[in-house]
Amino acid sequence: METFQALLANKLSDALAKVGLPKVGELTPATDPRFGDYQTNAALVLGKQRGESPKTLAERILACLDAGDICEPPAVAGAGFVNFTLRTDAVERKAGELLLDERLGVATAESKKRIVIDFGSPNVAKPMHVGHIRSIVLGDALARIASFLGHEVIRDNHIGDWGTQFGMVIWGWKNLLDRQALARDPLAEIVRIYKETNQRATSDPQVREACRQELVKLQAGDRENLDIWNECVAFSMQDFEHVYKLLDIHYDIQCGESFYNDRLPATVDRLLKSGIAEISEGAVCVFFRDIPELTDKPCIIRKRDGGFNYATTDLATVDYRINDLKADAVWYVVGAPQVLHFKQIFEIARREGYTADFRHIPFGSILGEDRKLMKTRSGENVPLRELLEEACSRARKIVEEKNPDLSEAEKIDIGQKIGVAAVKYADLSQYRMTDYAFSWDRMLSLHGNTAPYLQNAYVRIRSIFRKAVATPQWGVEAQTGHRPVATADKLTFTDRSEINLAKRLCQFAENVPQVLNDFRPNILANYLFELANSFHTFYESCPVLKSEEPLRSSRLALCDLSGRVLQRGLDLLGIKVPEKM
RNA sequence: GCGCCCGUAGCUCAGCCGGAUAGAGCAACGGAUUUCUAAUCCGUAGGUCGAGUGUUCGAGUCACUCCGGGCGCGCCA
Repeated sequence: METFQALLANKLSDALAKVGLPKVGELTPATDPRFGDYQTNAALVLGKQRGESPKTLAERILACLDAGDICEPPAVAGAGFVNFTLRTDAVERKAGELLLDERLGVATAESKKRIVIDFGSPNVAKPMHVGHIRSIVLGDALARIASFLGHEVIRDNHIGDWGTQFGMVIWGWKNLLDRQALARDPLAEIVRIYKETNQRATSDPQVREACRQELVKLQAGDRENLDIWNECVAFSMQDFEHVYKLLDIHYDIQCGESFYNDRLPATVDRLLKSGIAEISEGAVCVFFRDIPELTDKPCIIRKRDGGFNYATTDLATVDYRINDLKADAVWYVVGAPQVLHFKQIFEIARREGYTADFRHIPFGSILGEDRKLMKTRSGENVPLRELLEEACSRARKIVEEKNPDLSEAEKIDIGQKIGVAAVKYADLSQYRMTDYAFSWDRMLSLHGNTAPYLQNAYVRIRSIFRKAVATPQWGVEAQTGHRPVATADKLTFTDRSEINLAKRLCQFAENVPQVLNDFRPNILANYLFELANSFHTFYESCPVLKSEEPLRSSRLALCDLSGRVLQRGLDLLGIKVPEKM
């Protein structure tokens, strides 16, 4: 099934061919409702190229354009734009088709790729904090969208489980560990000993040296240290899993830094042998003398003391993802401060002959109400787990106020769906590079571009169907599963708000693929907001269950379709919808 | 010093490949409910798109310069 945009674009290029003109310009959604539904600037581009009047060219193109089956006679406007307005009967037909389509009109990608998506990447022995949420939420949404579009996605959690911090954790474990505290809250105790050791190491050179020794022993395979390390990793993973469950995140593989540990020497050797890397001041470096902005910024891949660093690990990771996982593309959902690092890594990969599509997908920071990096009152990172729990309990309180009759279990379930959704949506609805100001009041607000607003649109739809199911003769049949599907042989839209809503529904298929152009889930979020808005407007002006046939069936169909697009769209963002709220 | 990102309404933000008179939401003000959830809808008001120059039929968008904020840059990750 083709979108209106694709259909019109095809008709336009047919017309251009008939007139003997090259295929230029673009056919896009109209920038303003006054200009109809779609517009093309083809005549403007041609006019410039050929030095002819755009308006005359537009008329010539229109004379050969055969689009009467889907739109009103197109009009030339402005400097030479051609505006298209969809015919209502074409929208009615399309809505009918969408009703029967599992994919709601969304086509799969023409070339399907195997994509490794690296996102989340928490550090062992440190709690996950707000700083991790954007990577997790963005990466998960992109993974969901890419899979829906037919790509083979491998979600990889590149856990920081092998850094220098382990020298300190092990020293702290041996010297400061409180076993009882460990039993009560393992991760908190590990964090405590890590912090305390860190403090001591800064002021006491002896402790610092002792930590270094512990790290050397660990890396040499010392049994005792390896056991401690294993235990710490296991405790941290438990904590991560808890958060992932709350957020509904899953990974296909979790190859942390330690996974690549024994591949590091070979990686460096190979780069030295091929001449890509060289020794400078005792360290092994890669220089980028031919790239102006990188000439004075070499990448160290082996330290003077023989140790490896994160660049080495990332290069070994590239090898693994390409050679073993056979990835066509690798997406790194990592914060903006690391753009330079990835520029270097990708350039080295290119020099090694890797042709895969490497993408760094950077994002901005989360700021507190004071516009500075979000921290707790005491200046610490805000633990993600606590943040999510607060979101859920705040949401639960609001549910309590608005809908006190729900059962206790329902309130908890709904509170969780709304709370988690609010946190995710606040992030995803904004352009990823913009630093964003965290605000409970804004994200949990029931007005405006928020998760609860979208969820409410869905809930209103579900409520209609709960009532309608009782009277199946009205054109609603209860199906297996919880969802009754509306059917209507011939849909009829008369009200302005019905037509607007239906057109909006047809645009779902145009918006979803766009997200991957520049990795912007906010395109989908904004679309869903507009859809919810159109639905609410329709809901206000068009009674559904109380209307007469054939309107009633048509409207039920619109409700059904709206509900399915909202549910699917939010699902692609990793957001769940409640049945009631 | 070099490099990257950001600067749009009082506040929070859209505006990806250059398109028509720059859009939402919040807050403010004014309306709408015997109605399928008012957790909503409709309306009003609000702008030299940080400043300037250039490129062109056309610039919030592209190029250059400057201002302001954030971040990154050989042995942390």
